[in-house]
Amino acid sequence: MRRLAERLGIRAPSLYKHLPDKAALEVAIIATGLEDLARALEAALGGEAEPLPALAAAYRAFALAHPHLYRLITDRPLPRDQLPAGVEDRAAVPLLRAVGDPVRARAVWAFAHGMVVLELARRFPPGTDPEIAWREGIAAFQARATAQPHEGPGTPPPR
Amino acid sequence: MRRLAERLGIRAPSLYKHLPDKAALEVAIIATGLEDLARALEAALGGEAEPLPALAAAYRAFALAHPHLYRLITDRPLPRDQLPAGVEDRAAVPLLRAVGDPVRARAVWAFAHGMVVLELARRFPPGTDPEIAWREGIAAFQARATAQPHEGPGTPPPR
DNA sequence: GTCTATAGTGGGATAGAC
DNA sequence: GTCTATCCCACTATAGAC
Repeated sequence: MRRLAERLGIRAPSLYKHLPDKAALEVAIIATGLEDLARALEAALGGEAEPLPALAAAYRAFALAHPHLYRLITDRPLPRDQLPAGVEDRAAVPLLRAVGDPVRARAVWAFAHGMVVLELARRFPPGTDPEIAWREGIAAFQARATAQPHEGPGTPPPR
Repeated sequence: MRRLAERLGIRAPSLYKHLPDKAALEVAIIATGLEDLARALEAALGGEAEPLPALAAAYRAFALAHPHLYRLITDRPLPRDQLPAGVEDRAAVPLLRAVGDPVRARAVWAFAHGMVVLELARRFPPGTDPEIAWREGIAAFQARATAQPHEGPGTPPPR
């Protein structure tokens, strides 16, 4: 809160004339962050012959470009009751479209999240290129989608 | 540090007669934690017909049983220069054995880490059963291993 | 090896004047 | 809507007596 006030050119206590508390600020940031992520994924999906690699690249780019925002969005339970309706779903739809099945979407999301979070934490061994592991994981899920197509619509979205 | 001292029945400052600082304590905890994880994975691998599901179950169980330890081990760069030689590799070997290839091992690890971390953060939507997504991801990587066996030894281990 | 006392940092948030 | 002054709290760590 103090650093935010400094950036705004006011003193920290003045923030509380605009916001009830820090939590409210976080909810607002999460909401716009999810919308930005949704837009990035929608753009990546647009008319791609290979939707999964495109989505993965967009997801990774978003996380690496906004690491703190990404952790804010993923490190804790979503404040779902205080979020605008549909934002969570909107961010999840592109991947659901790409893989067809909500369970598979959840699995792919977990892979992507794991990759991103391990890269952000610089937790891979020195000299490791995340790109190769990304390709391996995507290939595994793509092959699975070909071998076992989903049953059809009517199932709830992931996330 | 204060809570630790309380658990030990001494005052917090007395800790510093035994330890240089908090970082040294963390290194020690990470080292034994990695050893415990390695042992758990080795036990799960022992003579299993389906090594990947067994490893996944052991990995998840370890993380859920020791959430703070798990985050300490995975949330930041490993203090590799202060860790006993070989601990990181030892924890990585069971998965490498199971999937054959270090790149694939990294991808499977990212999937498992993503699943565990999203579950610990209670970040999946309410009512979601992680178990189903675990099975989906494992199946994808198992199918990939059957379709594309690795090239052979001589490549460095993952993590 | 333990203690008390304390330094120092960094947080979120309130009271009340203007 | 801004400010100053302050109050909390939590935390790591040091100084120095015993």
